[in-house]
Amino acid sequence: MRSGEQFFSQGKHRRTVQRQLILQVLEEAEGHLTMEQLTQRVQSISPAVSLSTIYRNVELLLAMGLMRANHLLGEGTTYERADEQSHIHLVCQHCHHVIHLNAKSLEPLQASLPVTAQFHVVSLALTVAGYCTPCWTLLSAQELSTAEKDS
Amino acid sequence: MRSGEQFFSQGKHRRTVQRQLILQVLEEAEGHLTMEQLTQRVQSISPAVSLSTIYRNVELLLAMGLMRANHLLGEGTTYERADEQSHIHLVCQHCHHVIHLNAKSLEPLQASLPVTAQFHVVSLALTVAGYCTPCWTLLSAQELSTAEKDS
DNA sequence: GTCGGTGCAAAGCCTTTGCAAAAGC
DNA sequence: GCTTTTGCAAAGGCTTTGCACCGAC
Repeated sequence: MRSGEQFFSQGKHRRTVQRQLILQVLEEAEGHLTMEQLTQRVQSISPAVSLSTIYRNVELLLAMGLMRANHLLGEGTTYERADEQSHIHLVCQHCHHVIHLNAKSLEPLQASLPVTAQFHVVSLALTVAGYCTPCWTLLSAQELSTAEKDS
Repeated sequence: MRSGEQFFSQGKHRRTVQRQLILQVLEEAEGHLTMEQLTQRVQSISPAVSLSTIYRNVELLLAMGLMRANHLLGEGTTYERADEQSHIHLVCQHCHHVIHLNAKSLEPLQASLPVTAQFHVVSLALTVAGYCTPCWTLLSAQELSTAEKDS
């Protein structure tokens, strides 16, 4: 993916090393980054980049649609490069592990969305809440005992 | 929906008026609430509820899975009652209007998820990014002109 | 009666803002 | 050269924490 050149070339905002660095860090990151992680990685490459610059540009890049903020279960706010591709996050409600999937499987869903006529769909983000197999096995026994009290 | 009675009756946490009030406010809210809105509504019913209590209980209820934090496009963190039902948010990238859909249409998708065997799925949350019809119409002309420069 | 929860107020920390210098165009 | 952006540091505001009292069980 191009690092936002086409956006910066529109004349609205200037291309700076700091902005490119943020996008680069996000693209190189496999998963989501917290603000702290993002800052850490940016400054490990270029220590002179100030916190305020990062905050300002995160806000800008979010507004430009070049990155996306997420709030997955059990975590604070995290950021990722928004490539306008659909994607799936599987989040375990117990151990909070996140599995990323590229979402070819969402394409048929996109076509079948009941609202397509009233809404121009750009991308889908599917968050699947549940339990990974280890946690699910672990929790089953506990849930049995609470179910008794509950009914 | 039950206001979490079954969770509080498990002995881990006590049922207090403040906690029930938070859940009640979230259930009565149609959409998502920011922390500020949540506080406002809780305190409009019971002004004596302190901010710190609300913060503490939001954290608790998130951990208990009784409510959920979201980070939709162009908005800060918002909260909603987590009912473990699948749902769809349609978010306009331009005007940031959010359309909620109840997600019967996600049920077939849930069954067909390629990972079901490795993951016990509880619920799906689909966020659809795009443009509502008015904004899409408005923006089409602008995008034409930028596409020329861009290619 | 015991233990957890609440309210208040103060402390803390993340985030934002102002301004002069630097960089992009 | 003009305008935007950055870095620094200070201001600001949202969140968290400590403690004594209150409430749930």
